Amino acid sequence: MSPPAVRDTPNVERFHAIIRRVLSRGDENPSLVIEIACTIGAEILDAILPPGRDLNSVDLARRFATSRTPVREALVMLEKEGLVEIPPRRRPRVSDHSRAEIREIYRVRAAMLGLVATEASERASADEIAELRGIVTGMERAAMTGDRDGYYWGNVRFHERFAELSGNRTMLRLLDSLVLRSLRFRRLTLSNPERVRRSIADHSRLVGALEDRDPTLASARASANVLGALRALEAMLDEDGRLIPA
Amino acid sequence: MSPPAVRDTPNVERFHAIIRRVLSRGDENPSLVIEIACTIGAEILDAILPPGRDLNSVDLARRFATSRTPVREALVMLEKEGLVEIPPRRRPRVSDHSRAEIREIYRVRAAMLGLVATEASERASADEIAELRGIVTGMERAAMTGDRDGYYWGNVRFHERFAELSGNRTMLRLLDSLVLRSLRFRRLTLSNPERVRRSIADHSRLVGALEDRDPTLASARASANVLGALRALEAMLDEDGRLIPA
DNA sequence: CGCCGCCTAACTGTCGACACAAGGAGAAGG
DNA sequence: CCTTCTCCTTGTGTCGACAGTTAGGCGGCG
Repeated sequence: MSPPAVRDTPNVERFHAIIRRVLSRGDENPSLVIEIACTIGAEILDAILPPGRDLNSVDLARRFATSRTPVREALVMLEKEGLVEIPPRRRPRVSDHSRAEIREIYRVRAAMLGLVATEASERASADEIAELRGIVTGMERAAMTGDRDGYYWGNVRFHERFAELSGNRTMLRLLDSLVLRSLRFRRLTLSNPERVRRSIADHSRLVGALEDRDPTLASARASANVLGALRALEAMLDEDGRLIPA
Repeated sequence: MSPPAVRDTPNVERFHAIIRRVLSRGDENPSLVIEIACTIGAEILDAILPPGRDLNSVDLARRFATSRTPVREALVMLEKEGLVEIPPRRRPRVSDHSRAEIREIYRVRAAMLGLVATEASERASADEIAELRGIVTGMERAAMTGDRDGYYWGNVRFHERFAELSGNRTMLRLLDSLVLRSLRFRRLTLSNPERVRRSIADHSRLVGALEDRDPTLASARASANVLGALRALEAMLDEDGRLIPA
């Protein structure tokens, strides 16, 4: 039941698992549509399918050896999650986000994580907080040894666990949905060692506020955390959301 | 282009318009699927289709004189908006919300409206704030003359306008989605005159904070507003989210 | 040489059909 | 009289087909 070791799992598979959680809300649902959606979605997150890439249902149906019906449904699902655009009567394509949209996503996420922190600092058990502390420690270790993927997935895992602490499943679902939209970009900030150091410090302080059971402080730190990531990201993107060649 | 007078438009049509806005993100999309989804969704919100009601695609296809394919897609859309449940290999049905879920929805909404208020008190023009003030005045008038529908739709309109003020389209979309989930219940609190009076006062104070350009106060009031509505609602529902016969 | 409109190939939205699954009625048994 | 098994109806998930629409190459025209 325990997740496989970080470095043994390829990224696509990890993305696959995350999307599956978002799309099939809890129930173990080995549906063909979900499977197709997860596979395509994971490839989008992993940048195997770049923004703008054509996703016509004929090719995809051939690829998955099914008819177009399940493919279409999968694409509709991914559209709802913001990974795909389906203009009427035109070919679906991998979606793109402008810088403004990215800012919006991060701001909403900041507000919601503030609420999570408030509720978590009242509800979370000592064990759960200790687990968060452990994840942060792991992130520090990964950062020091230059293990970027380790750091990245530690970060993802931290936020997964943290969001669960609110005990609010509606919020969890919305946050997961926002995460899907931002996951493609988070990786970018990894190349900035200064940013990574600050991020780890922020995470550590957030856990500290939880340990002190201080809702106000925890909320402020959770928000500041996300907004810091946004600032780092904005410094790397032009108006269209494209990477500025440093 | 101005919306038709409140009392001339039946509720189903108004619900229809709201759902259409949520489902077809902005683009004028006269799609068959969207049309079916809006019609079914509006009937769910208007309680013509009660929670648990069978939504099998054969009957619906007959009713809309189409095949099952577009009906299925419409149901999938409504499931994403929380109005419909589609258990695998079983008949879709109108979804039900437990009291716990309702609480979750309102709490998330409260947090997000707090952010909206913060951004709105910095970005909104005087005209936009004046419009909100006008809507509140209309709500007062409706409440005094016992015009429940007038008050209800004034309330809805207030939150629509207010949410737009954040200038954050991602947030607007999420809020709309949450509104769809709560719209079925909001009506319940209308029967409590004391609650209506308090709600109007809260709305008025929120607009006051915007007029004063006080982000902190506006944020707190926007959240308190929603949480007040939640308290009123919880007093009327049992654990399963069913109405307590007063 | 570049622009515009036509023409074809390819794709989308929708349809009816089919195999398999679920649920209820009725028979068989306790 | 209630439970369990079986059969049959009804509905789901998926498929291949078809009409209508779109993209973009090709030739005609300026």
